[in-house]
Amino acid sequence: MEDQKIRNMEEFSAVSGISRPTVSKYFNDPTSVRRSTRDRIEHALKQYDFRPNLFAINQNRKSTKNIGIVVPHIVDPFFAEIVRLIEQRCIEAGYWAIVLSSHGEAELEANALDLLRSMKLAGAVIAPLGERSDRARMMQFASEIPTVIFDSPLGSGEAFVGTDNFHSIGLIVDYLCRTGEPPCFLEMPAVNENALERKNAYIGAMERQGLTPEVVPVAESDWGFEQIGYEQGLRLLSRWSFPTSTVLCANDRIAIGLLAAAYERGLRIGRGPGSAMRIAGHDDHPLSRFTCPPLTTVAQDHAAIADKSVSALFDMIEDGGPQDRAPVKLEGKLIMRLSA
Amino acid sequence: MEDQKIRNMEEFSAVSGISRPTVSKYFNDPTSVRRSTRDRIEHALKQYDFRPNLFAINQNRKSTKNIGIVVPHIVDPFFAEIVRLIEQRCIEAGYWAIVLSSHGEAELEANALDLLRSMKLAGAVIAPLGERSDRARMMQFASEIPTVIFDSPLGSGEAFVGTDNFHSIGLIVDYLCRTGEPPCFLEMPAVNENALERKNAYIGAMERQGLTPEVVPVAESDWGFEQIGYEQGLRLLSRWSFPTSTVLCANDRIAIGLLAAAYERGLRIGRGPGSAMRIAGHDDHPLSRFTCPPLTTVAQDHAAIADKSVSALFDMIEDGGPQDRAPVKLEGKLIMRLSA
DNA sequence: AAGTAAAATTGGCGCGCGTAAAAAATTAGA
DNA sequence: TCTAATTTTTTACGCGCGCCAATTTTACTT
Repeated sequence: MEDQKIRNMEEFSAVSGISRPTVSKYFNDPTSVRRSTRDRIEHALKQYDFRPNLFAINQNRKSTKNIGIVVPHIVDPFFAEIVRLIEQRCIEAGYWAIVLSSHGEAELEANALDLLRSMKLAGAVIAPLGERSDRARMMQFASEIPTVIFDSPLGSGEAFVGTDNFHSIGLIVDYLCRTGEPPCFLEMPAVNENALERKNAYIGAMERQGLTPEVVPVAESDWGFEQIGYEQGLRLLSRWSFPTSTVLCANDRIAIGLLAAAYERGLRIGRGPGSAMRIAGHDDHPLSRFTCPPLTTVAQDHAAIADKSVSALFDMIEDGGPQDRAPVKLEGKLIMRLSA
Repeated sequence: MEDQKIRNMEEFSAVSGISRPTVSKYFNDPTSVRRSTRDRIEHALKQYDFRPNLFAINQNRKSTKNIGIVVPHIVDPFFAEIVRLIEQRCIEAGYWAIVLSSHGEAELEANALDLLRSMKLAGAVIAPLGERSDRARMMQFASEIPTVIFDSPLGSGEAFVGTDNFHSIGLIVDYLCRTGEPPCFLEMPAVNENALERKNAYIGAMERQGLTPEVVPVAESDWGFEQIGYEQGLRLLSRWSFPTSTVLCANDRIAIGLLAAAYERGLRIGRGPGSAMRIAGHDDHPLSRFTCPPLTTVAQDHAAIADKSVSALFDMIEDGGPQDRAPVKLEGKLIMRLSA
């Protein structure tokens, strides 16, 4: 490694003995140059370790290689995992992913969109904040830049990838009815479309079986799901006012909170004979197999969501711009553990 | 909102009636222009919603406003939370944060460093992967760009912010000894300096009390901590070979796994009279208050880590480049819950 | 050996904006 | 009202690289 600093591609092309346009060509696609020149460049690269300036690259490219990713909460393991997978797919395809989190705030989401708009993106993958999202703004964004929405749909017409709540909730409702007392439904705050859809899916599934649905409503509207499940649990358990002893939670994080409350009240959870109640969730949160007892839930197929989102996006990019696509609804998988 | 598209600052300056250099000045600092011209610009901004191209900005600026953040695992809630806080501080200070995760792989960490090097960063905040990190490369990086290391130290001499493991482990060892049987120590995989330091801190704290330390070793070397704690727990509990009935885990994620194993074995955990064992952790993981029972642990002060890291970084940036600084070691806080 | 296709070079424009210097305009102070 | 200080405009260069057209070199055919 020489100590001489290479300041730009010009200088690098000088020391490598290859012309600048060819060097540029190499960095865009190493296989696009002849083997011998590629070797010479890579040999020089070992001596001088030069990297093209990212900003200059992206300023000039016709089609940039940047994918924007926006999620409501990067702190939520579900989104963290999906982002990780999407990022991976993008990198494999030679793209660079810019990850932005709304941190639950509509203003930050809007900022994120503005920021991305100023970056000449090749495309974007977005999980909307939900109710509080600036829908019009997001639709506008999606009309300018190839965009795939995931997790929670925006409205209709946009490219969407997500879990089929009617299917997945149906799965677990059926399972719970088959194996014991029919479940009541502890809903999640109405932060997005999923919240509403899962509730409706529950109601539909119960009615299909000729049973009366029992929804336990929540008043909160924030993303502190564990806390909400916990408080709700304590409140209801203190005077046992759950409609039934089987509780289906709208997601695993709610269920984790409820489990904590039940534990605190000394209730035995599970499907065994000596148990006081059954608790089930939805999502297959990374920690749901380590709860006490391990949580019965429906797994969202993280990898599939990431795969389908990215491939849908690449399709759009190749077809040259935004366009309508049929929504992709993935089927969840029942994960039977001990809590229900 | 007019439908006319503004393609660049030139066009925007035309429609706003302000010269381009002044508009440029405005975007760098809105307060740097006269009130009346600021109003005119902002008025035009409402009609045409133009944003300067991010790449062009950063290509030309003398000192860019970009901060790089690199963490071993964005999926780990601890890092996710810290990243969120650091990001927030940066944005408040008018900087933009680029977040990159190594996803546990040394190669990705090296890639991340290379990427950041090509971005003329103002500075970087990095939590190293640990043992597997390319130390030399990272030191090299830190010598070129103002860099603060957090969570796990690299070597010595670098600007570092982290928890004082000797203090925090001391706190909880003392507490556990004071309130019951002295703890054994379920170590974490030796992925970084923290792992070693916490073990040594435990040994030191025990010896200070004239007690013999009992370390339960782990063979694994990956980041799947819950799984490791769980498997280790099952293995040891199946023939009760924990040295004592009080187990201090090197971190909360290990403890969460151990709690799951103990639950599976039907053991009652807690400090109450009818309990079979006590389990404690370290970090105050976001879910540790929702475990069964809630986990006694030592809280790392997330906000303080973020604050100190960012302010140390800004100091370095203002002082013009990398330089040696005394490491900042923060004191943890004992969080007494029910598990120990 | 000549002929042809592929690859590399030369030379040069342009991206969108930062920034500097000098000139012009505006404001504030006396 | 005049001068000085502040702000804005004009003009122009440069950042580092993508990309293009024309030309020259290289590699492969027959």
